[in-house]
Amino acid sequence: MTFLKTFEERGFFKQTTHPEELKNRVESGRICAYIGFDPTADSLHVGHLIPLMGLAHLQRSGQRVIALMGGGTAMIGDPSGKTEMRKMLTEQQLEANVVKIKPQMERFLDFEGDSELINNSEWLRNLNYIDFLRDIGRHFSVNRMLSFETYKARLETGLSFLEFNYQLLQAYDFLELNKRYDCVLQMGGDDQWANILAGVGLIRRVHQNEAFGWTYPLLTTASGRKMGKTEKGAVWLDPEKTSPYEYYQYWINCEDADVEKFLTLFTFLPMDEVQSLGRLQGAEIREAKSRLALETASLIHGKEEALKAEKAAKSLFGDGGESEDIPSTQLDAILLQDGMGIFDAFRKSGLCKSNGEARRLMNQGGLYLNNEVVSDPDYRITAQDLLEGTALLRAGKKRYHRLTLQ
RNA sequence: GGGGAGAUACCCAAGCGGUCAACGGGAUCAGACUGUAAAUCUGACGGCUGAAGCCUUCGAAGGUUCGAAUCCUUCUCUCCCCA
Repeated sequence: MTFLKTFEERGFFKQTTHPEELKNRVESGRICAYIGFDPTADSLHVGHLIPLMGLAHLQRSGQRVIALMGGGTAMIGDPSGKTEMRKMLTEQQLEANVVKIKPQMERFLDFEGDSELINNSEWLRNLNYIDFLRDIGRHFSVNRMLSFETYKARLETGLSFLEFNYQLLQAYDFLELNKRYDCVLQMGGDDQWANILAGVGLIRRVHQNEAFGWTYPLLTTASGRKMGKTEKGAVWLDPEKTSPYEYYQYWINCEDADVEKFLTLFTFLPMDEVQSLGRLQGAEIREAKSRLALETASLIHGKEEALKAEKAAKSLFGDGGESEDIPSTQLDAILLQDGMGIFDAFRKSGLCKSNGEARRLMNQGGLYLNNEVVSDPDYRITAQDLLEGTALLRAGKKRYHRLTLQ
């Protein structure tokens, strides 16, 4: 089965430049394709999963893939679809980010063969301005660039010349990859459409080569929220930033209407299995959700961590039972000798940001110790509250934290 | 370079000398309903507090006043129009 079929079947498709020619090209032999990732943070997040899965499907179907780290482009910052300029990152930060992101990529892609992980700073950093303008800049029409939808918001609020150049650099990346690796396909989220088109056009003008662009849909949840956001912010792939437990929770808490779509896009489960999970109704949908959570967590954190997260979830939300794997904080036994204020405990655990917030939680009846509502603001946790060495704090219905003795 | 508009809490956005910790909306949190779902309803939503109260906040620094987010001065930044 070609990856085109897979993409179509699994929803990795929003638009493409010239579908017929691409199909012919794919059928006539192996191709090389790439996606760029700007290292704007020290970890990838859930928003990067679709492109990662896309590349992975491509590689599994036998194509050569290139994951391009935008060490050079991230110095500029892509204004596409953004309402304001990002804060500038130093070269050192970007380098450090690349180092941390690399192993995350390796969970999806195999760079042992001829597939590559490259950094575009390799060719962007030493560009000569005048040469670049004369060789590349002359192929770009400002009129046309301004007409793109992606800049619309920025034309209202302001777009610096720096950012306006981003598209040229991304187009130049594609040109360079085309030249070096005969890379003929660039993919990306649909917000990248204009940038991708620019690259395709540039390759045609400069080398008279045919190149293709392909975009993935930009996901929102069924009720319209942004994918990959929680109250705490982005859901990261780095376990230090988003623990496997939280990661698992993110997926198991998805909306009913999203389960099948998420299984399709974010797991490698065969489609017939996805569909049978998708047929579940009512409370049974939870089975599909737990499968989704287990699969996605396994991909990022490994099977073992995923199973731990599942076990923790079962012990908290299922038939009780104990688990070591609930997020926890260790306490010095001395702290409990005179008892620890209940609000302090909630603050230390990170469940509440301030005493006021903890008090509010209590007033609203959402503050629990060992699954009992606590309503006394002066309550002090002592050793007697520890059951087998742990006290279970709970804020609201589903935020848990354990206190354990050191 | 010239002219104009603006900067308010997580975001948007009122307020334009006292009744302002600051209308309203969104986000968020809690409760009810459920299935760790969505939708809906109710409540909360700067910090310290049982509360009264106190403290910090309306771009920054000064000033006027019994009293300022609101008036004045200087500064910083943003946007728009013209060159």
